[in-house]
Amino acid sequence: MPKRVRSRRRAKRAHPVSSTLEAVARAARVSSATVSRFFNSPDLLSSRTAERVRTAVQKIGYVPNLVAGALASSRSRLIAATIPTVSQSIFASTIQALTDSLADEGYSVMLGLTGAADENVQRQLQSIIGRRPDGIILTGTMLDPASRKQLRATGIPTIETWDLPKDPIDLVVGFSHEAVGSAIAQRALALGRRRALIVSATGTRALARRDSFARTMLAGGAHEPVVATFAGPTTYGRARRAVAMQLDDRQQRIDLIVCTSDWGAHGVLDELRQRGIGVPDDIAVIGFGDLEFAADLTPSLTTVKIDGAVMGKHAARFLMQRARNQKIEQPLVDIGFSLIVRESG
Amino acid sequence: MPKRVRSRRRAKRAHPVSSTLEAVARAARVSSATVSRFFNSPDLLSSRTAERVRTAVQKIGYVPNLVAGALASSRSRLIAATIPTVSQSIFASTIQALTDSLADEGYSVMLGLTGAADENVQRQLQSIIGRRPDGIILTGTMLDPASRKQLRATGIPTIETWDLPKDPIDLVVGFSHEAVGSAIAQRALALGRRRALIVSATGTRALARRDSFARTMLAGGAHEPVVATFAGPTTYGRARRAVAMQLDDRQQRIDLIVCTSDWGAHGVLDELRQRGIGVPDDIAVIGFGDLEFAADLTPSLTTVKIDGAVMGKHAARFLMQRARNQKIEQPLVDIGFSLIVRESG
DNA sequence: CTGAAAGCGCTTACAG
DNA sequence: CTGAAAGCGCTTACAG
Repeated sequence: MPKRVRSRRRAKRAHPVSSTLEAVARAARVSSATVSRFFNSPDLLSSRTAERVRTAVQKIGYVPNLVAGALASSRSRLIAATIPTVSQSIFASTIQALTDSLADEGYSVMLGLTGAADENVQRQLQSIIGRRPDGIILTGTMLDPASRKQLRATGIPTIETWDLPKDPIDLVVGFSHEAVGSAIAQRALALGRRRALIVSATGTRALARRDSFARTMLAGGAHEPVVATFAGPTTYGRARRAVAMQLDDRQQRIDLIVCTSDWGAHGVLDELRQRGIGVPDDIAVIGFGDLEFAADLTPSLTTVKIDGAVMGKHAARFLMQRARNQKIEQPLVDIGFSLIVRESG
Repeated sequence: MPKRVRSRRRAKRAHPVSSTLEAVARAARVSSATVSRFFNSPDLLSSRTAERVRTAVQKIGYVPNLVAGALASSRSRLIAATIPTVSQSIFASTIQALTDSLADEGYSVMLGLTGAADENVQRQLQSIIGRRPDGIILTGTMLDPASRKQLRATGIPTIETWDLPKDPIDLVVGFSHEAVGSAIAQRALALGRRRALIVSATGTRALARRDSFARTMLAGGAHEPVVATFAGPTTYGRARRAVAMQLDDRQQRIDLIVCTSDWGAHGVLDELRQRGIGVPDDIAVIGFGDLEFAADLTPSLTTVKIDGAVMGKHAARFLMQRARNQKIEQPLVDIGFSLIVRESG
């Protein structure tokens, strides 16, 4: 009679267990260590052994449990990325490039949507840290000092993107919004425009561009720009209505409209056209983002191009360097931007 | 002299270990089971004990390791969602709603970008299953039969969205693209339009709408629609150029342009305006999506509204029901759609 | 209400 | 090149 082993009953899995390393090992008549090596360091195995394992894996349809692997190895192969929103997001290309680059290395990306309101940053941060990701990508920067401190304390590689914070948490891949604002103003001044309206969202970075634009205009001898600011992203409709209101309201002439997004600029162009206002003759229009449609608009849109994909790739590279314990010489990358001059301004 | 305990050296963690349950337990002078209960079933604890644990957690700054928790409990609190792309994505609202709903329940969403090419579905599926998520959200459906089979075999709750597959993998939240195509055609016929151009992407669902539209038009006595199809999403620029080519090419008159996305319809409107073609008098235009700008265009855009957020919420509900082992009476939800009639058609 | 302890499915330092 | 076994940090059935 076989010895009765006391075996604890555990709750049934919510879903059927796919098989384990152990099962594959039995089928291949090797140890589970060998099966593990088959997946993680295949060149340690003789080709005969590898072949046997491969066969067993295939027969069983085994898919390694990365959760267990992460716990055992302290490497989750998970990257957490936070973006404000997925809709109409100028950050999409960064996430896309990041995801693509990392997929090749076996990493997955977990997306955290921070939303407009920053109320639940703290909770969200907990749920990110709780997953013990191998890296954290922030869009913009995390402003709450307590959160910054906690992040730094975890030691998880953290990359702030789309900005150049003065006191970085860790790594940075971004560009200067101040420089963008001032570049736009310089273009405006070169065109001889002195009466600007700037249509801006209230995000930190949009405001940085707005203020720098205004400063440079003033310094260049232009009038103080009129400002139309509203909460939330600069959408086609919001910008269009904001401009309509301004044009209805004001007696003062305007010869330039700067928008904190191409979507907004698009709405502005349509509003101006409907009012029979010539672009750029009466009013020049400059956007931000160089989105897909910018070149195809009538008139084509002068705007600022940000290479979001390049940011994503730099971020992925940083992460891989950290994963390999390589020293990072230059922990801050400024990818710059380019002013794309087209018909509208 | 203390007994020398043989302790195995393990590789150093890539990043500093945040503290463990055990450390909190020591600080609070309770067992680690109690600390675990503090987080997972707080009402099992006396308020005195809970208070002591709370203090210790705070002092230490402890954040539970969800990876270890997932392994021990077989519940990852992770939901995997796949979408073709994050840029210009009509699916964004679904993901947003899904993420928001699930965050409240402590779930995180892992995003898989499938891209246009379906080459690496298999690899992607492995990396999803490997994480042992508590649910999988597919945008559209997974076409590869082997993948469908594997998915079903895992027993992980799987939700196909944005479509109504005939032979679902598991759960479904979507609507009928055939019905959309035919509803658009009915509107066109009611307007007396008989010579349609349809600008379509090559995605499965866009094609389903396109074909159903064509069928209904024919059945209604209209001419066979002219078709302009191109790979990739229907962007402003692509649709605009496609229409420009058609209008240059053809002698035959067209009195309606149907677009598989509002972005495309937007491009079409601009192209028609530039050519001095009246909308809807000369040519009516109908889009798809009812995106943010549709109502604000000039003329405002007639289009089909899909409530992506409702889909996301249904999906979240399904997932929670499965998590609680509740029976799901109706595993397929058709959320329908609405034709929004505005000026353009 | 609380604790001791087995077990989740892997990885990897050690030893051969 | 391969295996035995400790350990990753939790959860939870059992026993009180």
